[in-house]
Amino acid sequence: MARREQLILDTARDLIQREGLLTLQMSRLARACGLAVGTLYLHFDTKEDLLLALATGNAESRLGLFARAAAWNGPSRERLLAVAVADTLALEQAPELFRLHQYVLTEVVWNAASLRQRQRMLDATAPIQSLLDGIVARAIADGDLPDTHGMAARELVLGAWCQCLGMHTLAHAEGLLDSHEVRQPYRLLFKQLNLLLNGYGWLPLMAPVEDAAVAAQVERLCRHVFDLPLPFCVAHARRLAPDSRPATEASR
Amino acid sequence: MARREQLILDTARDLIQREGLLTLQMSRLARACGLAVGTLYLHFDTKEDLLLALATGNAESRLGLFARAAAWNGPSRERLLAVAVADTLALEQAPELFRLHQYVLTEVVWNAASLRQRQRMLDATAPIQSLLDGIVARAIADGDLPDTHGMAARELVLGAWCQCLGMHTLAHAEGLLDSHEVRQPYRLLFKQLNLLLNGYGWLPLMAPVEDAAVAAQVERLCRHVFDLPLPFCVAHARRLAPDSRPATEASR
DNA sequence: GCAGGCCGTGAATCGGATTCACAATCGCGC
DNA sequence: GCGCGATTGTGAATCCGATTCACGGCCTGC
Repeated sequence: MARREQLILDTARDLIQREGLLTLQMSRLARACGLAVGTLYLHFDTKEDLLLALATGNAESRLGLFARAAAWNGPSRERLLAVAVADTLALEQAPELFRLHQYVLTEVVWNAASLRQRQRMLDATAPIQSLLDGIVARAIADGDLPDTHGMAARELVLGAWCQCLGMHTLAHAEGLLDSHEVRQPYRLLFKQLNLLLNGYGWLPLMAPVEDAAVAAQVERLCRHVFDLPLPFCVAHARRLAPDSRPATEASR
Repeated sequence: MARREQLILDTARDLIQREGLLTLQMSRLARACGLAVGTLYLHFDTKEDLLLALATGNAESRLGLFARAAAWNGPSRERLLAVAVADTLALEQAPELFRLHQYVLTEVVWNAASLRQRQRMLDATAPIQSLLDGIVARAIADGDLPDTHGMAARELVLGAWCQCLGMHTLAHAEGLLDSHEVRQPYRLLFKQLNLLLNGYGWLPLMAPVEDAAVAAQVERLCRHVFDLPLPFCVAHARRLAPDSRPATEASR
C-alpha cells in the first residue's frame, strides 16, 4: 500500500538525518518502521532502489520551492537566482539529503538500482527543467537575454546547475575546501553565479560583483520570494548547518 | 614494501577499468595480484582506504598534465582553459577513474576512510591549487584580469572547478543528460567556461561564444599544449569514450 | 644449529543485504 | 458460520563479501 511505502521513506529519511547515510541498515529501518525486513523488499527491490526512491521523493518535494521561485514576479535574472536560492535553502534544511543525492548519482548506486526507479528519478527532474526553460524563454522575450550564444534554454541553465552541483559537492567533502582556504562556499557560489550570468549577458548585469551586494541580493530573494531569513550557510557558516549528530569516528 | 603497494594499486586500477567499480572485490583483487587477502590489509586498513589511495595516486599522476598546461607559454586565459582540457583528457583516458573520484568524495566513502589517507588526498590536490594560483597571479600581473571581484585566486578558480566537476558528474549519470536533451556535454562545458571567464572580465574576451570557435580553441590547446588530437568526447560523443566493458545488467 | 621475531597466508569470522518457507489474514462460495 | 485457496507479512536462514587472526615458513642474530 502506498501509505506504507511513504512510512518507510519517511522513516528512512529520519534515520539518515539522525544517524547518517553510512549506518542505514535494512534491518534497523524495518524495526523502526515496525515492519519485517521482508516487507521492505515488497516495496523496493534492493537497498539502492530504496535510496533512489528516497532521493526522488526528495526531489519532488523540493519542486514546490522551485516552483515558487519560478513563479515569483521579479526580473528574469533574479528568478533564475531564486531557483538557486531554493536549492540552497532545501539543502540547508537537510544536508544529509544532499549527500544522499550525490551518493545515488554515483555509478555504484545508480547502476545497481532498477530501471524503473531510475526512470522515476529522471521524470522527477523534468518539471524543474520546464520551470527553468520558462524562465529563460521569458528572459529572451523581455529582452533581458539578448544572445543565447547558440544554446538551447536547457543547455544555458546547465552552467548554473553545474556551478551549484559542483559547489555542493566540494562543500560536503569534509576538509576539502578548508584545505584550500575557502571559507564561505555558499556566498562564493552566488558570486560565481552572478559572474556567470554577467558572462551570458543576462540583464541587468551586476557590476561590480562584490560580497555585500551579493549577500544583500540573496537576502532580498529569501525574504521576498520565500519569506525566510538568509540561510545560515550563506550568512556565516563555512559549511552547511552545524552537524548535530554525534561525530562519526574519524578513522579506525 | 612500496613496490608491492604500487602493484596492488595498479592491479586495482586495471580491474576497475575492465570490470567496473561496482564489482571490485578484495578477494579477487588479491588473486589478481597473486597475493593473499590478508596481505592487502597490511597495506590498507579498509577497502575505502584502498579506493581513496587509488584516487589519490590518480590525482598525482594527473598533476603532470596539469603542470604541462600551467607551464605552457600562452595567454593567461588559455592557460587556465588548458588545465580544464587536461582534466578532460585525463578523464577520457580513464572514465572509470572519474567515477571512482566521485565515489570517494561521497560521505559514505570519505568518512569511512582513515584520516591519513584523507590527508594524503588533500595534500595531493594542493599542488594543483598552486598551479592555478600561479596562473591567476600572472594574469593579474599582465593586466589580463583587471578585477578579481574581491576574490582570492583560489576562490576565483573555484568557479571553473565547480563547472568542470558538475559537468563531469552529470555526464556520468547514465541517461540524465539525455533526458534533458543535452547532446554534447563537453563542448558545452568549454562554452560555459568561456562565458564564465568573460563574466570575470578575463581578457581577451571571447565574443561571440559559439560552437565552432570553442571547438577550434579546444583543439588548438590540445595540439599546442599536449600534442594530442581533440578528445573524442568534445569532438563527437554524447558522453565519454564508448563504454567497452560488458554492459552491467540494467536492473534485476 | 637454534630461538625469536617478522611476514604472508587463507580459512574462519562477522556483519549485513537478501531470500524464502511458513504463518497469518483475507475473500469468497457454500 | 465455515472451509479453502490466495494473498500478504514475517523473520530466521542464507549468502556474499569484507575483515581478522592463528598458523607456518623464513630470516636474523647468536
